Amino acid sequence: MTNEPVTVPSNFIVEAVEEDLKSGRFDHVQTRFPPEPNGYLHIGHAKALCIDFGIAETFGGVCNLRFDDTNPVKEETEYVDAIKEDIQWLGFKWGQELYASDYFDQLYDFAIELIKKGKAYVDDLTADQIREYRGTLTEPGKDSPWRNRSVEENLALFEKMRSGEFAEGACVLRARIDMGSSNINMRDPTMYRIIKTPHHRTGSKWCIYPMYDFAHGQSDSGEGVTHSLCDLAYEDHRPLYNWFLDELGLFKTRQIEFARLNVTYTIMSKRFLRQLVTDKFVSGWDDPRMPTLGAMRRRGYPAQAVRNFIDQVGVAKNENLIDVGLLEFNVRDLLNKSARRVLAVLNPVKVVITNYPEGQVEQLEAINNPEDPSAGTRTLPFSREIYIEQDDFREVPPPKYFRLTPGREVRLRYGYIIKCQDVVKDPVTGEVTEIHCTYDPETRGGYAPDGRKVQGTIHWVSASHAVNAEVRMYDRLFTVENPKKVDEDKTYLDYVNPDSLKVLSDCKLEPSLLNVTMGEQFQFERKGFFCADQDSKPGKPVFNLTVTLRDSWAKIENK
RNA sequence: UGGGGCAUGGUGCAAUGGCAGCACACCAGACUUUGGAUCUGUCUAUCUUGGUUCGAAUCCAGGUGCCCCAGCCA
Repeated sequence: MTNEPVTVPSNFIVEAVEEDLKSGRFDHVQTRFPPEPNGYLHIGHAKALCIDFGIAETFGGVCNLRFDDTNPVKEETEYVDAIKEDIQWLGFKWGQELYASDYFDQLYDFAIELIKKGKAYVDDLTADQIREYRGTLTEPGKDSPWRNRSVEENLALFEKMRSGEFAEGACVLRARIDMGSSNINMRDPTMYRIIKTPHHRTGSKWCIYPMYDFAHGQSDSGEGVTHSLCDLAYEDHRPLYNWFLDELGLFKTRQIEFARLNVTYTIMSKRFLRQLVTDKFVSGWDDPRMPTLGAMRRRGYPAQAVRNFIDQVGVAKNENLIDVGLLEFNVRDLLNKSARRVLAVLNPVKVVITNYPEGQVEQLEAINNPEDPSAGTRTLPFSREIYIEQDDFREVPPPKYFRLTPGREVRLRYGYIIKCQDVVKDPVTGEVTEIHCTYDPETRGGYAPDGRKVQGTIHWVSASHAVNAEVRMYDRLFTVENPKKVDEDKTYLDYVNPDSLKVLSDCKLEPSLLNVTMGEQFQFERKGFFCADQDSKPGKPVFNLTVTLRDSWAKIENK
């Protein structure tokens, strides 16, 4: 069954939630997925998605979608729409669609509450000064000279911040905690800063915006989130998260952190992905080589394969670097069961069957999917001139080579057994331009009535019936497993794979592929899985390589 | 030299004081009209030192290594 759900294995988060239910800390479970709409979702987000939605589902709860839109400089509605599309593609259904900006009024009131409690103050220090006063990892910070302003003065100043009387950077609102804390996040963190860029949802209503730390916990709490699941990076922020909830006397959400996903030969950093796009290393966020969900969709990865992959990766707190081969395994595993088989020659060389009658065409029956008998059969035209793969002929065969070579027989899949008699070469380059073969008329369909063994079976396409197509072959985006870890004098850009895209523009496909619909998936026999790209035009399809088939010949040959 | 977190085969995840298991990868073989798929088999691991215990991957103590934190980003 293609869409049989994989049972989600237990993990430390599931256990913690079970414990919370058993102890009575919570009597139900609610989660949220909180992306910032400043870019596209990638495979790393798929892990967070599976955890956030998975925990909710496991315990009969709801997972909300909440956009963390507290910084108008970076955020756009375009990203909101794309994120929703990607989540839906993966098959997740959120409860409410919410925004941190929904809470701006309430957050403002919370800030005033803290000012009145003497727990927040307006600081006139510049950004540079704040950094200086913050101290270092090993030295404590020191108090700002503005730290002890009166409540009245702070209230008045904060109101002026809100009403736009100050320029960006003139001052900020800070929580009054402990400049000597060993946790830097507790050294009077910024709660509000002045930003005069319009917000994608609230426009120019506000010119002060809450920081992540002042918005996230209260947003979670306000919507009744019991378990706020996030990246390990926020572990150091948990004391602050709890501090705000405690000081404000709000419902106490529990934050639990897990290790983010890393995958070999790619990067997850939004900043770096954006650079690959702007510097034209790729054609866009949905370039099939990118680790974004949009790219995977375009490349033909089934959503279920992505989810199965995430389930197999597991959830823990160890830093990890997952072999991209595991993702590819899941893609093949699903596509193998569902994709229709077709014959397609990617790098064609012409074969003339010299003893086959000129002008004759036969229709040969071919199986659509050996893994799925209900997929039925189709018909393939066969004629005197065909194309085969350049790789399937060697004038001088290496050891263990089963394919076509002078004097040897090979089977044409669903066709005839042919024997190579002669080759025609380009007199200048010496390149083989045409291969002359004879066929055995007794072997129609590929069966030898005398029972003789033929080691190789190769795919082919009748020359006069072939559909011309463009096929885009993709390889890993980077040449090293972990582009984040590079030599001192280099950057990840030095490891971009220059051969990650090869466009084959003279491919020959069987006639059934003349009209395909975008996204339709096929197995090109012996080559890999491919899907029709959005760039396809009537009569001139374009295909993306989704993933190659396993290639044990390549292994033998490279030994 | 502050604080937080993490160490199990090549890569991940389990084992919750009692035979270190699963997946992927690898290797070998069977089968095969896809050198695909399928099937079978094999190899490889508890960071280190000490302690507690009949028994430790698990508990305790020390050591080592790696990751994160000094945004008016999230």
